[in-house]
Amino acid sequence: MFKRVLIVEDMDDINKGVRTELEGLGINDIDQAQYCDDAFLKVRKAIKDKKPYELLISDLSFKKDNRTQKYSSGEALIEAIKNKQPEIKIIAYSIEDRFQRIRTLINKFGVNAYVCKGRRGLKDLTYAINEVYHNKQFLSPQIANALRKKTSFEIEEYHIELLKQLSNGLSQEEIRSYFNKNNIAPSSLSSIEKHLNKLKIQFKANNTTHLVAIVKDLGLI
Amino acid sequence: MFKRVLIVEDMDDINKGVRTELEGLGINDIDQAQYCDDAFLKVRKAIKDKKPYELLISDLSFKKDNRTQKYSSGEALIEAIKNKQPEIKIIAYSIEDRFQRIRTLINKFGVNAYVCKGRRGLKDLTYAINEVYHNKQFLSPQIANALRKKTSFEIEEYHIELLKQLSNGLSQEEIRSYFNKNNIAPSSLSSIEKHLNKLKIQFKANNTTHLVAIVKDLGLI
DNA sequence: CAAAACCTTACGGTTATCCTCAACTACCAT
DNA sequence: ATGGTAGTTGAGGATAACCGTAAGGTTTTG
Repeated sequence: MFKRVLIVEDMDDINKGVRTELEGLGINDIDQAQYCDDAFLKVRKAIKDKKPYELLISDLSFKKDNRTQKYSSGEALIEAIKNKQPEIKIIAYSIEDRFQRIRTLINKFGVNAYVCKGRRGLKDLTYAINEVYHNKQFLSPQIANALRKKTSFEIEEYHIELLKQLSNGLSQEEIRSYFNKNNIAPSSLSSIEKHLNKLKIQFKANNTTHLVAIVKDLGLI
Repeated sequence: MFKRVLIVEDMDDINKGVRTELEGLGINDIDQAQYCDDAFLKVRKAIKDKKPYELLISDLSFKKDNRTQKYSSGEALIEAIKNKQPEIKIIAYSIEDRFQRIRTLINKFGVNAYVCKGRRGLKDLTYAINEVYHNKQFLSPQIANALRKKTSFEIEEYHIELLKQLSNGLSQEEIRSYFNKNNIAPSSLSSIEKHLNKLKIQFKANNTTHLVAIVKDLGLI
């Protein structure tokens, strides 16, 4: 079994829960970090001390606070660590349910497992650790299915941005000029309308207000 | 210090973290539940067995799954438990940051403490347990300030209903006919427009979409 | 009781959005 | 090159939302 593990997670309660669980598995050399930047420094130091981590368990989203961070998300951290120590095993452990992000996580960064937080998050995590230790991949069931079928509508950064600006009260015309100014393409009123329409169909929304209400409930924005 | 505590929290990792923390405080008689309905049954049984819980630590939001629940939120659970056992101490422990909901939680249900999950969630929780044990109230700092200044504007049932229907995707015309059918007055298009306008001014919203986004963030609907 | 204040309702003009059609571009495969 | 497909852009008319005004009603108040 793994001996040396780093847990990166901003919430201290989850951090403690995961640590306790790992200790129950007989893993005793555990380090923890609540900020991505701290985590990266620990990884670098561990390599320098010739005691590199074998496994990284990391959350994806981190609450921002007064400490400014170089790496503000799990993705950024994972990318940096993979560059520094390519052979390290990585388990993403997050509540994130945006397929697009998870897909890139696995394809681009070569993450070994993705575990959804939830009622049985710790159980899945335990299972994932075993699988990853035996060089297997693990995906929590609720996303494994969804990832297989490609039918899932690809919500891109563009759509998120569009929805965000709508929820900020901008009119379509204001969004057009905002996109223009920030070099976000496509920026024509017509295209914005069209993408908006796609989103409305996708989420079965009657109108823009309804759409924003729905995606807010889904936690997309 | 409290001896007998019930933790209600759907995510197993947090559940474990909180339990470990409480054990560190010397509390050993700890029960846990991942569903609100289970929690209520445990409370009832504890009373029957003449070993009632002294403290309830409960989350507010619970992921829905295949198990249908009578109590689907922390609020519903807390209300039911308070009716059953009025003297029990209650700490709400949640990521919830909607002031309106927290306000009703404290004023209506008499919750003893509200602790925000986060980087220092467990530390705040520990502190809250001590305060509550000494019959004091505790609110996590990030909400304590915000709660003090109260919103003067009287939001009535009518406005809530209006906002709800908007977030359900109804047009103003559809809302008019809905109000008509359900004997909600005033129901004319003109009045609906007017009240909507008031709300937009009150919440500094640019348009209806913006308004719904804002009140959803506030937890008003 | 009547003036004042407030609310509801109706109407018309303006603006924003919704919707369809059509032209244009980029990319891919035959 | 040719044709197919998909995405962007533009223009128009239809619909809904927005805004001010004014008439008629109810409640409050002197």
